[in-house]
Amino acid sequence: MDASSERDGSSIKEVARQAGVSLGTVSNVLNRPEVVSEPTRQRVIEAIQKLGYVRNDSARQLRAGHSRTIAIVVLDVANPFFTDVVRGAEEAIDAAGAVAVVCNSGESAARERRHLDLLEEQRVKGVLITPVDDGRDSRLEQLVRRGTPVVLVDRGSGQRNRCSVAVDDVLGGQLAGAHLRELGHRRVAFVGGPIGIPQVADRRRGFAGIFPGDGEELRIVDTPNLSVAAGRRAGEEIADLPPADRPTAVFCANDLLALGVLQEMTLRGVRVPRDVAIVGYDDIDFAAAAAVPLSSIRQPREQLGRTAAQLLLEEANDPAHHEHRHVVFKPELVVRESTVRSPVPRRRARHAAISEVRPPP
Amino acid sequence: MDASSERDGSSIKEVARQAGVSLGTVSNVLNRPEVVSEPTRQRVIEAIQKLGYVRNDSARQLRAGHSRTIAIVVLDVANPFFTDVVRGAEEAIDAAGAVAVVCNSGESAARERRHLDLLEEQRVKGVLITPVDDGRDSRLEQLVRRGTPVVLVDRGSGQRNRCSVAVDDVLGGQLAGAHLRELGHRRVAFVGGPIGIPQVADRRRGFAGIFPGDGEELRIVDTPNLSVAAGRRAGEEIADLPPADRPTAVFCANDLLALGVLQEMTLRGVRVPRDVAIVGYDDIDFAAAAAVPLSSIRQPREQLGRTAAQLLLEEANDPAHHEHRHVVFKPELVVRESTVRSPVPRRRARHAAISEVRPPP
DNA sequence: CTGCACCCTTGAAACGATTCATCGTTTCGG
DNA sequence: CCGAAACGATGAATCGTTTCAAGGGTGCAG
Repeated sequence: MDASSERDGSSIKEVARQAGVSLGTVSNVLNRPEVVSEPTRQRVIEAIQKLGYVRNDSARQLRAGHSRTIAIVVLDVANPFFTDVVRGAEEAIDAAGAVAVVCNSGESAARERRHLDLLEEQRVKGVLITPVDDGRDSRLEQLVRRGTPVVLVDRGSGQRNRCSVAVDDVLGGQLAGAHLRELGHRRVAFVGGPIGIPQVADRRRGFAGIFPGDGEELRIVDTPNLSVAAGRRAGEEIADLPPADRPTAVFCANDLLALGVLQEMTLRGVRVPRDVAIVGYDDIDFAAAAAVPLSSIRQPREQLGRTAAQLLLEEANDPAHHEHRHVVFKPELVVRESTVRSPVPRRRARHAAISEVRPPP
Repeated sequence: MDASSERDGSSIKEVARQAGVSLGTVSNVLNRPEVVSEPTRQRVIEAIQKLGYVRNDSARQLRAGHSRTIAIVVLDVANPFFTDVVRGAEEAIDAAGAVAVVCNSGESAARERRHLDLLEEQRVKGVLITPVDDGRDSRLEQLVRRGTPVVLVDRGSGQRNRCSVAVDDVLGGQLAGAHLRELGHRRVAFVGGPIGIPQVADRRRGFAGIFPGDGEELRIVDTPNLSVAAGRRAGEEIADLPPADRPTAVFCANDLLALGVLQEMTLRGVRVPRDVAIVGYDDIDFAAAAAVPLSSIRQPREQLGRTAAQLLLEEANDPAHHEHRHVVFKPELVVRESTVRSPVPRRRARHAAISEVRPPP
């Protein structure tokens, strides 16, 4: 309503004119208020408000050489695992006074590339990324070479030129396999894909390592991605097998797939866990709340994000003294009703299972 | 490995020198390749690759006056409702060749403000936002005044100076109320908050309008946010009531709350729906997969995002001819077992309920 | 051979904020 | 009262890109 607040931006120059001071002084008020005298500062501040001046970040960045935003590039925003990681990371980034933006690659290399291109053009302060491929990707390499701090999330890397924060996925697969084997399962399936995603490959490897013996059979059900829908399709495939060939247990590369498989089993009258046991991965909150609470491999999701962000900030704030580190967390098995029909009465069983949902202290 | 790809950015100037042409020519190769002759173009391209040149977006933006990214500001990245909206929006933004970044306000006005400040400084191409408050917020107003296209998502607005895309939340509340009333419930509760969030207020209003009569009682359980954890706390409060006073049905402002309430009920031996019926809101995918599949009010989540993005792009690409529009979708009731113990055998009931998860054609 | 298009290419002028050497005023100790 | 230091304010130079008027060739028509 104020006639003087123009539709489009006033520059620092106009503020200077309005306040009757020089360019440099306005800039000082903005960036080092302590060096300018009180009355002058007041006049400048008034002028800024009167004109509705908003700093042009492009110009500032051009001069400064880099931006203040940190990008978090995730495989899939719709996957609760990643949103929890994001929340952890945001917490740390926020605390450091920086700003986080989230980019979604949607498991598409092309989209990831477009985002990375733009992020590099924007000279972002740093990038937290779970890459679509193995992270040896030349695009990422280029970003690192230019000097942009990059931290790999949920992905170990032998790379010496960047930090990484990961969870031991091979161990996770082993935990799932050992659990099922101990329950007596000998004919099992692994559901997940594409195999190009390292997490998928590692979990499968760990799992497969547990079932090498005679009379044991491991069926691989490949999926085009890690969504509930893909899980349902995999579930169909498994449910359609003649019961004699059908695996008695399924290990899914993540909980979304597991939920999909579970839905399809229930739908087709295959009982879980009696006919088929299911183990998921990630232990997202919804896993415990499912129709049949899911056994799953828990990862420290928020901690993963927080740690990654801290490493990134450390590198960004003092590149000279920074030493790249590779943090690896250990996953843990959470047993619920999708693998073990609890021996205690159902009410109590429910109790125990559902209280699992509460975040660890 | 290439010694000439410097650690830090080479500018267009160095490319020009390397290729033996002028600044302007390099710029032309980048932006209007058709005006420069083939051999020259080749030389420039080679120089660019040799130097590993990456355009500096700040400088480009400074000149152009605005950026090419579109920001999506959501209330909560961890809420599947919003991630589905984001996916819809990204689809449209992607198709238009623009780039989307997601900012999470986490239901915090301060964080929203920080994001908006930075986005305005960055002169983004446009903003899709579900504001924390009523959207009449002066911060947003200022953004619009400056000429930045802004579309309100999941929020109607009487505002004439921007578009909005919303779902009729009052109607949604009414649908929930009518459903429960028809089932014979007379003592009911509304779970949600903070009441400052317009969606919460509208849903509650629609719901409350159905229970005004004698002998009817509406209890309001206020929550600090819309998470599963808050739902659990509300669930405790309700479960702890003496059965004679306890509402026989609960309507939650979103599905996360409903899942929390459901978990707490099960945990405390309150049977759903026999002792307490529950209706959620949003119909996120996980609602159908819950221990007791949730009745919910479905919103066209991806369509909401897609439509919002289209309106934004329309305005951004041709501000002169753009007329602001307010699109309002209608929600619909999805009935599942959390309100109606299905009369058909359980196996079949499950079947019907769970197939609800499939996306509408 | 001249004049005229036409095509490329050129270089200088923005864009807006920050920095920094410099300059003019005060202040204060001696 | 002098000189030096302290303090504030100044404005030109700079960041890297895009744009655009102007210039230099080349080929073609007259």
